[in-house]
Amino acid sequence: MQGTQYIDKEAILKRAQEAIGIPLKDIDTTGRLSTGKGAIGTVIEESWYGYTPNSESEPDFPEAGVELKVTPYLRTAHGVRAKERLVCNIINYMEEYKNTFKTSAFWHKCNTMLLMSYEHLYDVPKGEYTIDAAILFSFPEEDLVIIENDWNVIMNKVRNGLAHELSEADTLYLAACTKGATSASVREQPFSRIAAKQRAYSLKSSYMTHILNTYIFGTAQNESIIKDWRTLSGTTFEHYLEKKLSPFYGMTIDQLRKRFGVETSAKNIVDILLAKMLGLSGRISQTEEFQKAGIVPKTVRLLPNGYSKESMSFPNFDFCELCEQSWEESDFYRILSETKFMFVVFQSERTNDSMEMVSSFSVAAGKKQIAPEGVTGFKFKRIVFWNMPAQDLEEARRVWERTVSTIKEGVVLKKTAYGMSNNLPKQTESRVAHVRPHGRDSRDVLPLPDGRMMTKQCFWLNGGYIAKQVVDRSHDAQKG
DNA sequence: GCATGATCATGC
DNA sequence: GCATGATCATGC
Repeated sequence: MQGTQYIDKEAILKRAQEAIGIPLKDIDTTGRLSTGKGAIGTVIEESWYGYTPNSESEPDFPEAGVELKVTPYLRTAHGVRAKERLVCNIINYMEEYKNTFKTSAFWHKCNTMLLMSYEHLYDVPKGEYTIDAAILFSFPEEDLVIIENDWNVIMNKVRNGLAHELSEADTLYLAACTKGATSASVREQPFSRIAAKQRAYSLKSSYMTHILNTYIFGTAQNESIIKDWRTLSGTTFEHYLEKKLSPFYGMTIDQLRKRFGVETSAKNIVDILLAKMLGLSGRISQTEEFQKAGIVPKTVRLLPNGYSKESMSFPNFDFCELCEQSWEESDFYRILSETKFMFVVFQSERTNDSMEMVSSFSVAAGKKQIAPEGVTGFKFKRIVFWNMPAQDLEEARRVWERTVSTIKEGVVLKKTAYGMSNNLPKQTESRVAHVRPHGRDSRDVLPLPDGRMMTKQCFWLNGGYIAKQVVDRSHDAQKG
């Protein structure tokens, strides 16, 4: 009975487009809408196409080879963006590793998708929602080379008995996201006795946002780093970037500035130089590939002793909001578990670039010029793609939990000679992360749950931790 | 010499 | 005007 009227792509798409603008309550013939999550997709399957929802390995319309996906988006001040990742089929660790990408369960089920988009509106009943657009989507070649590599990254972890260490941030567009009733949902893996979290293939929300803005609600054209997808055959995006940038390794900021005729000494000098080195007219973070993968570039400066000069900050948190969230729904967890970082590493090799010399120099030079003397002696060492290993994510969780419990119990604030001290997690308490102020100045405050005001704070990754990650990842790269 | 608190500066 | 990335500067 399943999808019998809809055996070709045209008929399926035509039917989808007929749904545009109809309130869901008028589509829903079974009263399913009042049930829980995922219901909207089910309503379309059941009431609009008249087939029984299935979660099997075949696409929803097997004859046509089309998988139906009903997916929410948000309208923000910056335009349309995907509300969430697009979750596909659950990964069967025990079987999938035997395949190639083209014989995989993912490709079999999801190579062609019918995407139906609706706007998620807070405080509006689901019955009032409407489908706003419907398209048939097949992956373009330039995305497929990256997605195929993503699939290989995921499967190689399974083949190495590391399914329990999978992370959504391991990959660029196609990811392995957790899926299950609870975070305790686990399943067996073929090459290790350790139970692994149940995960499903998913397209990252950054990738879905790009699809929305390119194929569904517009024709966004971001500058591409890769001009021809064939460039990536036999290599990866990460290696390609390294190869493009490696000719500049060893050069100081000053040398790079002269080389490209860059006059400015602004704090974003590294961003400007990175664009020059790659021949981009805009910023690297705005390129199509970085946007789709949600890659975040970060500058890391290592001192001669190998330490990172600075810790790495994250967005401020709202004290009250923080106390109402679970770890899994917290911003800190989401950033750490989903983000691929590109560390742009600079190293000082001269002993007189040590902290106190830099400080005294900047005092001597006058407080106005900040960036130039701070970075001049640093040489471009390399780029490192990094995402937080599963083990360290657990440590970040401990820091987060201690932060929440301290705020709930009431932060102890003490006035000191230099500023206001507090008892939130210090850098010395964890090898991974700590909490520190991050506002415009000390008067930039937010309320605590008990009503007192406190300087805006955020989570930081320890400078020492960052430095160690850079070194470890470099060794991995040499081995691999 | 490092940790902690504070602040600057750019982009949106 | 604010969020965010980057960096300064004092005190222990």
